[in-house]
Amino acid sequence: MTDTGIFMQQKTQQNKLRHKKVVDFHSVKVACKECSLHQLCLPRSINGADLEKLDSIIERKRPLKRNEHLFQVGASFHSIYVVRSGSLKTYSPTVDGQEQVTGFHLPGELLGLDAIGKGKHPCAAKALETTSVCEVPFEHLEGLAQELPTLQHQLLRLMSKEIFDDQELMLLLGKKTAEARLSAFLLSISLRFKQRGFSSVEFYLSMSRNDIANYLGLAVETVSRMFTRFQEDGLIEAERKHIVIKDRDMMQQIAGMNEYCDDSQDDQTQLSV
Amino acid sequence: MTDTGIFMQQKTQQNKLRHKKVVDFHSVKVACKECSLHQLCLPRSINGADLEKLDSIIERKRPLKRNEHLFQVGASFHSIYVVRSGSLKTYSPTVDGQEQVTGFHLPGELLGLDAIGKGKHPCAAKALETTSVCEVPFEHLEGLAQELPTLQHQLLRLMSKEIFDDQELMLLLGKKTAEARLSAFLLSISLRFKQRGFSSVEFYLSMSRNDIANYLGLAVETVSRMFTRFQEDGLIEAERKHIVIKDRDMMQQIAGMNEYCDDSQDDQTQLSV
DNA sequence: GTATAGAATTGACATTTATCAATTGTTTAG
DNA sequence: CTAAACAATTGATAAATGTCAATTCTATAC
Repeated sequence: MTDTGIFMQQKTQQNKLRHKKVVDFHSVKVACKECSLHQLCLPRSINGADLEKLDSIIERKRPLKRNEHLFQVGASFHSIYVVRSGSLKTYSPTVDGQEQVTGFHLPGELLGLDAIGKGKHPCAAKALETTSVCEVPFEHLEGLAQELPTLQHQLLRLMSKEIFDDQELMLLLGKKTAEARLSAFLLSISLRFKQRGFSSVEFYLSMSRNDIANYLGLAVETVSRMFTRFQEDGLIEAERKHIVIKDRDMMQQIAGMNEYCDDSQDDQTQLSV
Repeated sequence: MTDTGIFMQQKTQQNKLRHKKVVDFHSVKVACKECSLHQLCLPRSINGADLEKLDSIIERKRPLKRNEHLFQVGASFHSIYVVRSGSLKTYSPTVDGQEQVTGFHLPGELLGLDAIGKGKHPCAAKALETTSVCEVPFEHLEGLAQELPTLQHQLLRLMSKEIFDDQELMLLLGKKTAEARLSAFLLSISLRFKQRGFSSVEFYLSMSRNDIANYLGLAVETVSRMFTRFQEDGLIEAERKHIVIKDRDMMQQIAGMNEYCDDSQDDQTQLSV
């Protein structure tokens, strides 16, 4: 069992939905309209013939294995990517040869938007588990967005969301204590799972403690201690990468958040035009 | 002299350029093609008749006085804004009634891109000094971008740049010590001045130490001590808001940066298509 | 299965930064 | 010009987090 990562549940679910199809991982070709991430992705609010146009420019690549790179730092920018299943981290090298994790990317989320401006990827993307993505050649996408107002709109919306999310995170990293950071991180992951139709209470983290610590600007040891403390305080149950949220309210208090991880209304705004 | 803020120099320059015009602040109406920020702004790489179309949808509002709001938190989103002169800060309220500064905005920079997704401004924007902005109604802009490929491209580029910049900052806030943060902050401001044609060595900071500390996730006292130490070490000269960079190389080392504030090549990528 | 490498946890200690308090300097309103 | 409010600095102390080191646990290769 090499693949106990985040999306075990999803795979099960997908198998259930189309159990008659033989999934050939070497030539995956699932149309956008059949994709379960439809609502979170570019095709949202595109219909019929237009969707087929979009579909035609999208390439589905063979799945990445754990630790394989989707792109490297400095690679020239051609496409943006949408995670279909699995998960990735993005990271930048720092002067002292370390890496700095800049984000985790779950199904339905876009990668590479930060590369449009300079035409080069400022960070690398590496799979945290077996992961498949859709590749969307950017020139084609731009051309298509030129024809399809709803696609242009959706593209701008998704980029705006990215900006918004980054600022929420900055807010987090800027001010909070270690426990606030970890709490907000877990709630954020929880919310993102919920938006994708998974349990927001119980889930697997595909990233290591090291990656989490790096991402949150903390030492691994601090993160580890916080996990321990959260369990002692009955906020979560954690066994390795398997997490259960026990006291969401308390965690929100600790995270000190206004609406970052409010799961009630966010879905609404998420899915409305 | 109520206006010793950042852009004293710019105003002087602008006056020089069109000293025969009477500047009526209550009905400022300078066409995009005459604007000194042309190259940094939306009209970049748009020409002739197209530029006039863009020009026609842009509203120039009366200048904001210090501490006036451009928009409040939660205000519904209609327009994005471009800073023409002066500067603003954006900030979000936190649970405990504090505010968290999320960014500073200099001439040529856009505000409001984070509001597109949800249709509401997630942060407030307040003028740090006398400040004038161009208002660009978003629906019009979207419509125009639909017609003009270069405008769509520039809009996507600017949003990408915003994402990129935010990630750079996250990188900073996530990992670094107090001195690295402040150093990187000063270098960032310096670079942004340079890109706008001002001195990158000597400039005025329009924001208070408090705002800087808040932005960087530090206590005011820590920021103050760092300013003192930087002066003792001969890295900068600082008298209140007036800053002179003395040892840029050393500051870059302290900031621990790869290319965030590298002023040599960045201008290039900034101005090329 | 067993050995080995890597990940996660825990403890002791050092360092950094926040907090509290007092002081000085600067801008604003009358 | 003067007083009052605000902003910035400095010092002393406490709290949080990082670092170093040892140990336990887990996954992988043989």
